[in-house]
Amino acid sequence: MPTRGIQAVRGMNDILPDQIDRWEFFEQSVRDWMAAYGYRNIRMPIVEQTDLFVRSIGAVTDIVEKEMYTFVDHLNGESLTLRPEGTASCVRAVLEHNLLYSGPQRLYYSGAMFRHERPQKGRYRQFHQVGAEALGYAGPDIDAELIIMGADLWKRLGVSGVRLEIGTLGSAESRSVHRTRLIGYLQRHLCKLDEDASRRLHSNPLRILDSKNAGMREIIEGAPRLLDDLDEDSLIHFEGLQQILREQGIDFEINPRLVRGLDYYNRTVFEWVTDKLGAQGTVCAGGRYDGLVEQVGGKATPACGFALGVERVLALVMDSAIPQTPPDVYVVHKGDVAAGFAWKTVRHLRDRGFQAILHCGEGNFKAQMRKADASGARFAIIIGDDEAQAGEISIKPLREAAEQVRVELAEVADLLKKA
RNA sequence: GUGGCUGUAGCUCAGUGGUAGAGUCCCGGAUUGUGAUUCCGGUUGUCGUGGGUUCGAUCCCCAUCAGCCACCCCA
Repeated sequence: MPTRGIQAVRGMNDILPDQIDRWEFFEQSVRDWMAAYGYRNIRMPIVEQTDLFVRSIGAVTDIVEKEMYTFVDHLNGESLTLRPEGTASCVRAVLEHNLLYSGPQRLYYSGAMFRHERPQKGRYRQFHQVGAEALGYAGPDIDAELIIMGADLWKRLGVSGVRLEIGTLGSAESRSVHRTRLIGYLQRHLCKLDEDASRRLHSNPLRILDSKNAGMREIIEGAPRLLDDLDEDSLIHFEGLQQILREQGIDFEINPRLVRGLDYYNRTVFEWVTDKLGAQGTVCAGGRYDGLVEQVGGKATPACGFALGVERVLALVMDSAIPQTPPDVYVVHKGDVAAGFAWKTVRHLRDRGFQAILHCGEGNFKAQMRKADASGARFAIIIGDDEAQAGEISIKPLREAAEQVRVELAEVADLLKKA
């Protein structure tokens, strides 16, 4: 890819016309899908005050520490950040406009997010997420609903091979107790920790238990278990979720090591994962965040949500699932009188709901027909001066073996509808 | 942020220390008004960028940028 001059910022991609059918199919599917569950769209700004993310995601997370696009607005000195995720903005907007005043809210958003990471398959610096947030719901039924929605989306998109993992982090209190116990345990075995583990001791101690290093096996096996520190209510909540999933025929595995990179999660966490995307296996992930609303400045409100990575999901959608949208006709013409009639023809057809491309620019009929073919149109409409003078057009099928016919303009729409 | 691989025509790629080629695409013609097939002809390029070695670098060296893959982390 030789490039000179200005190029796109690293990890930020153009989505070209050849890719757009895929995106639009996905976007339409998402709208239908969300509407089917009563989730309403909300659109937040792409930029927020930096503090919103620091407070909600957690000051010592990787996202906040080294991945945020943060800059100072030199016109007024404010520290602003390109959103690295949507939940914080969504909660902020809900509070700012008192949406919870009229009861619980089912909301969804979609759009670009930004994280300064090394680009890789399924991971970009500007990427897109669709997120759903259910605010004001305390029970496991809403957790189940959000999970069931995922299963439904895979069906709608014709995506297969995505599997569900669920887990629970317990209440914020029990999670914090466990974290302290775990760090204490690990510190007593500090000399046996590898470099990775020492680094993660305070930033992400739960992740240490996932280490592939065989030398740490012994320490990991002797570590305190999250399950032992879980509070009773969280266990009941988790059981309730599992029961609904089983009743509704949703397959899942319990992964006691499911860890969230964002601090605000508690109780239920879940992930939809695939092995078709290399190292970036997580396609959709979410969980409960009962403390976040209060943390951002609202009244204590239970909540649950998920976010899915659009680029990752799109990579799993098969070409055959994507509806094509070729134009109906491509109008070729030659001569001044014909050109005038060609303009009239395309307007006539567009007014009746057809997609019609008018050939513009030079070209003999041969060249124009090549364009007609390349456009993917089902029919070429051919207008020479003699057709134009007769008020007729010639219509030639390009995708099937059928004869070219010559008809009056008034008959074309009916003819196309029948074809 | 760390490591490995890669960067030659719009696209997919070959190639050589003496300033480059194939397929495809595109354009024209065979068919003075008819595509996709066939045949004929033609345009394609600061060989990613900057520097160094050399009489001479697309090739060797260094740096840099970008892409891919993995780590880290995450959607």
